[in-house]
Amino acid sequence: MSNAPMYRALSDDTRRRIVTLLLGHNYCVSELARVLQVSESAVSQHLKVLKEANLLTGEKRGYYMHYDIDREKLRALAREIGGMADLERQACTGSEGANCGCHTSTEGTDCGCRKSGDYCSGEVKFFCHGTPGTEDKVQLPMSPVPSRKE
Amino acid sequence: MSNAPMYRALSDDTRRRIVTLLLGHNYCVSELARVLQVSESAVSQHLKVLKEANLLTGEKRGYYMHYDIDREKLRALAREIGGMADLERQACTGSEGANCGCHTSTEGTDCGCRKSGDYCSGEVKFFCHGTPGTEDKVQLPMSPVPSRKE
DNA sequence: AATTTGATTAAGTATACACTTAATCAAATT
DNA sequence: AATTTGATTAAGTGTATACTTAATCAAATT
Repeated sequence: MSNAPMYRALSDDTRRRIVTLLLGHNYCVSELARVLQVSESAVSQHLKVLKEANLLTGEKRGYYMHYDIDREKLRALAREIGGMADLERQACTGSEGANCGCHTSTEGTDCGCRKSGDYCSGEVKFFCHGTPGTEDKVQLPMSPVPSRKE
Repeated sequence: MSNAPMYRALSDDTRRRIVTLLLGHNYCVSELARVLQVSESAVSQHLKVLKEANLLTGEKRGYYMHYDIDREKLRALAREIGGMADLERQACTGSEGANCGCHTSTEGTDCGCRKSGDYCSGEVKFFCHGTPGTEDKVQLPMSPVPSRKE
């Protein structure tokens, strides 16, 4: 399970408006179209994106569609982002070797790795990275880092 | 203040990886490029997007740039999304008139507006919207709804 | 001062995306 | 059964985006 489609879904202003509107009231597609000043077709396509992100379910009732935003999915995303903010800075493990001058901008100390005098001085040609092949093992809070590309 | 640029910034997989990586360690651009398997230029451009979303600050130290993710901005976004999830369903105020058949999919009741028999039956030609010009006054938790378009 | 080098910007490209109008679908009405 | 109608899909368009390589910038080294 990845939240990537949800990030995408919420990256568009119009879709965020749709989400907000649907949280407050029921709206049929044409009503949303009128409020948002776009075509019904455009609304339909936005709703599709929201559905694919599992943020929205739809059900036909009589003439109209009734949509329902999954608030729990929104909360899950909020938690993921909050978890991201709480991700701890990782101390160098030692596998970085003598080349790591891993100090944060605030703490002003090194992490046990050798550093030569000042921050990233001439001697320190590499800094703050693991040995090749290890540094991308950093874990995301929930969704794992995918292979590549959007 | 709007968080729109932050939604955009986080909508890309590679950028979310960059954020995660920078939260754990310092990385110079070329190191990020190696880890992410893209050009340094591409990384630089991603960093620019993150900066424009105020998620990232950069400072040159000696040879290298040191980047810093603003965790508080991430938390602010998490709160906004959480607040969105908590947005309460708005009862019709009456201004919707007789045309509103505003019932949620779960509660199964109307909201005081006239409804004729069943949900959205033939008589109810419009449903769940305010009178023209009022229904888009629904408020977002933090960021106000912009004029239009992404 | 000239050179090196990490980072950014410029220019170009292929794809993704947010729309449009027109056509299609399907449930409800007549 | 034919029609109406709200919603979706098809097809097309212009813009945004995520990359590339090449050129430029600026700090640090020589």
